[in-house]
Amino acid sequence: MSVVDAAASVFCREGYAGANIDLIAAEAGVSRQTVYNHHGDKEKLFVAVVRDLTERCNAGIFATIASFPDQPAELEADLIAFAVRMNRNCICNRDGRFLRKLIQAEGERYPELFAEWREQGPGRTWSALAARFARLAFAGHLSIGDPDVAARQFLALVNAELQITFVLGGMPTEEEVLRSATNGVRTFLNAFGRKKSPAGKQAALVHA
Amino acid sequence: MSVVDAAASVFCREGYAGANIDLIAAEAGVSRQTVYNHHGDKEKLFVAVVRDLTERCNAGIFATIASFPDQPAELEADLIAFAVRMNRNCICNRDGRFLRKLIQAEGERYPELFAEWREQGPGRTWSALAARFARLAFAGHLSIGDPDVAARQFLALVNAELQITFVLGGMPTEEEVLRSATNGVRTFLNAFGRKKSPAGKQAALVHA
DNA sequence: ACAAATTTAGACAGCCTTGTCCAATTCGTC
DNA sequence: GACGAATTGGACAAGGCTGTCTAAATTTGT
Repeated sequence: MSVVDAAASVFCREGYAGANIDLIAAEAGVSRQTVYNHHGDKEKLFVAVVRDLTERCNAGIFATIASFPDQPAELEADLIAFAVRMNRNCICNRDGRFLRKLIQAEGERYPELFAEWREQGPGRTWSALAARFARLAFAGHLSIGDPDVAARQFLALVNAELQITFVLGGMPTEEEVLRSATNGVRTFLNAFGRKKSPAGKQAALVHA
Repeated sequence: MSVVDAAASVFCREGYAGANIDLIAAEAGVSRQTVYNHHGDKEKLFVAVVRDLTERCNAGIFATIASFPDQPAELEADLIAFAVRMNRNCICNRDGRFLRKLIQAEGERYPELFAEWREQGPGRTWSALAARFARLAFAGHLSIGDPDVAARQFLALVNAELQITFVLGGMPTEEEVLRSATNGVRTFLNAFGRKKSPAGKQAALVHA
């Protein structure tokens, strides 16, 4: 494990103040001196960790958004699959959980560092996702008032059942991710979908 | 300011390891010795803080759920008002933000302490809220598959636009809370509401 | 195989924090 | 006003952590 990876792990587990360099060095399998040689001091190391996580998370998010279903064969199934990818590869994975925790714990202490993340991460994520939803609406697959609102609500819905796991820093199972995505997408389509068969208006939700 | 209140503030701002007793004592306007006299040591003080916050938050949440609109005159307006109360009095206020931050930062280090919170807080909250939604559905005001899923999705939707503020520990303005609640409730009712006038199927969302 | 660069272990000073002790002072109550 | 309880400020030891330094060992490039 690289030094930054070990540092990310320890900073997340112990908090900035509680993390000590000896532990990071041990976890990385190097000597303490090497940590100082590479990164100068604790604060610089922390900044390097956050930049690394931010970069990897953003890359993952945009790669996933690129797989958004523009010409959906099965809209519901495609959106569920997209939501699962988003959660699996961006929100619930190691980098996503670590970055979220570091932002929440230390965000107020490093405003400029996390402002940078906020602009390049969530800001652009929501825009990009909103554009995809607008395209679906334009093509007649959805009936959306404000694409930005729809994008935020989509993310909120497909994560609705995972919040309690996130708040404790846990990793939801594959099954929980799928269930939350399925229930979320069905509600999303009930609200924004073009009703194809007015008869089956309320599909039964996956059992909770 | 009482010692526990000052301690809550400092623990949240600096993290458990970064909080020092001198600062807490200064912020509370007492001497360090008094802090030790009252609470024994740092860990006991931390536990007292979390218990205090948990108790107050739960009380606020259940008081707010008691104001859920069972016989709604105007379903949309009543649900929006309820969502605003929930956010104002439970999620966004001082206690709510502090408790959330402490759980996220230190939850893994005190499993038993926060398991207690989880059972008595979110667990009971969701049950109680689901029961209220089930009652609305039974009375014919909503068309709901699984009340538990609906309750979680309701909370997710009315908070959808506040996530970014929460993640940075900020306090959303009254206007942001209202807008998020309005957009969330409208989408919720589009998905779960009994369509009264099939013509006006899509109410325009508040501008984002 | 050799030279340069990197890594390592350990010691070290300086600083901060926790928790205790104690004498002096203030406060609440009768 | 007087007495007991609580609070205060300060000193203190013990321990932990950061960041530096050095000499030896190891790796790397050629």
